[in-house]
Amino acid sequence: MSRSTLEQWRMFRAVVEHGGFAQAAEAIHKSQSSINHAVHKLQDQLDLKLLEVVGRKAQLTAAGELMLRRAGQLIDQAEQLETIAESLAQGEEAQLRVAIDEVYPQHCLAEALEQLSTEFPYTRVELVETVLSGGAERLFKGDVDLLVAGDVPQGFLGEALMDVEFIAVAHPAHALHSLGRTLNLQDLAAERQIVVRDSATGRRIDSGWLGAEQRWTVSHVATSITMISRGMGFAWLPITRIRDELTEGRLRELALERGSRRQVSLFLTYADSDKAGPATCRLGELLIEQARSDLSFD
Amino acid sequence: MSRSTLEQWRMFRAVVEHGGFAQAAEAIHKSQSSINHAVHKLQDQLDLKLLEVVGRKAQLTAAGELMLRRAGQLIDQAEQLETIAESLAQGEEAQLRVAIDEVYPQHCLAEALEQLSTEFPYTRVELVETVLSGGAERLFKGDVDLLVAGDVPQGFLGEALMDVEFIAVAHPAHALHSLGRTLNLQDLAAERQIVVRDSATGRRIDSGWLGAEQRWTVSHVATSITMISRGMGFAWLPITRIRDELTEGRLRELALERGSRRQVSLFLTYADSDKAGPATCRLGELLIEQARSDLSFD
DNA sequence: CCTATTTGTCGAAATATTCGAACGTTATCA
DNA sequence: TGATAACGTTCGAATATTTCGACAAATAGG
Repeated sequence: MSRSTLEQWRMFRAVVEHGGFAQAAEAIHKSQSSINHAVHKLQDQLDLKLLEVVGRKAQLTAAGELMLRRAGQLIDQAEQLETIAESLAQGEEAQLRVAIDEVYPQHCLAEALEQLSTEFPYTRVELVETVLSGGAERLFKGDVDLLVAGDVPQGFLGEALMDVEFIAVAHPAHALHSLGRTLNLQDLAAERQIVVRDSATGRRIDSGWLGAEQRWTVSHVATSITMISRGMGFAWLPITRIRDELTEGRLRELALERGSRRQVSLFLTYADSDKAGPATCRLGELLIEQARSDLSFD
Repeated sequence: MSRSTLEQWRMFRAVVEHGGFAQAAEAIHKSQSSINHAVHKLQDQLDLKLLEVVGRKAQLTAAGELMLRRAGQLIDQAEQLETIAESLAQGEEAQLRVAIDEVYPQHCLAEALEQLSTEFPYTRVELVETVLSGGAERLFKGDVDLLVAGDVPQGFLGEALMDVEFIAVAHPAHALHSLGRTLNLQDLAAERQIVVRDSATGRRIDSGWLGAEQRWTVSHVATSITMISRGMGFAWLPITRIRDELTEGRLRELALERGSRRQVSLFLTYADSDKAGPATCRLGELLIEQARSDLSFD
């Protein structure tokens, strides 16, 4: 195998781009003979004529033209590699791990991540969607750099992000809607409630009223929404996640005597706000920004 | 800018892949200290720790992991570059220029080119679709390596490829079809004929009978087919190109007293059969092969 | 505490790169 | 036709880089 060098390809390209060995030498700040030596050595190694001298100018051969295009890609990629290294050297994170409660509005998350990816194209983000204490657990274990959850874990300093309203809903055709009156707890207790499992402990969420006789437990808010939309029960769901279902009539708010709506606050917590890199900080900013601008509908 | 070397990246990868400086040295056939020196120099240049020594083993850092993936691509691309060079050095053509008469069945051409591209993925083919003497002219000028046309140019040695039948057709609703009898030359002379211009001279095709009063001249067979299919006249068209139109009823053969069908032979000619590279030869074979197997329908 | 294994360091030798200067060829212009 | 300028090529010497072997330092496992 021939083991050609990036530098050789660079010189080869320079010769073609600047139209000659002399001009290339000028542009690259090397002597003509260096360029000459390198390119000829490259040709010898490959056993392939890349350039041919016609008159007193060097011209690409057909093979040279083909190789140049490929070599160009190679050189570009190499330079890109060093650019990435530079970013990383300046402290940008290679990867960024975030745990986000499923209650956080997904379009806000998407917006924030998209913006992040334009500013930090090389940091790869690992997203963990959690429910309740699941995120806190990962923060304790040092598995994530950033957490968005319903509370701030012990010993950490969190920042209030937004309030998410939960409302009790069921499918419009559900029995609870056909009673024609405001509902009390006994009415609810007769129907099936669908609750979301805590992603850490695997236990049911026991905060708030849970007096229903029948109860199904699912792992994801999305699953719950799907089930309720199909008339399989009722639940308190985050308004941020069921906007479409409400407007399109797949879900309707239950008329409860009280407790129809509940407020839950989301907090942003850094695993280590001192050592957080620029991408981590930026994502924190973006998540806050998005949360603020999301107040438009609720 | 840091100007890292392919060799440095190769060594870095080797260390990771073989699980240590020592093992890498073994695998790469270099001394440990060379590897050590190169990798450390790379890290110094990038100002970025790629490996960290925990205990007595070298482990990838997060940044190192990211860089390794990119570097792997770089190395692979470099090796591919040299593979291509090797192919080229062994005589494979960087580009292959072919002139093919539009009469040659397009699906045969497509098949042949597809097969060629799997066997010679790096030769780029330049296709010129010609009509009559257009291809010959390009052969004389040395513009193409291979020619498929209706005759073999003076001084070249061609090989018979296939016979293509031209039939006189018009749209089913065309006046010529409503006469209800076999047609004679006077009938045709009263209608508009659509002929294809020679792509070299720019003159009309004057071979065969051309007694029509009205005459339109177009540059491509495809244009002619489109026009005839819309009832704009009649023409002799290669049966290989109008199979669909005939079966789907957009074209119907004219009932002529005589001369309704004409045979044209296609020949394959090499610009220089001695100096023809492997890809050129192979394409020739494929074109013949395809022509042979295409006899199924006519 | 000792040993085997592995990474890190140092100086010397081998190798590769770079440069300037001289040389040969080719195009341009008078 | 001949002078001249623009190039590519060649050569030897200076310089930089890579490689190696030997040894030091660190560490896991007995």
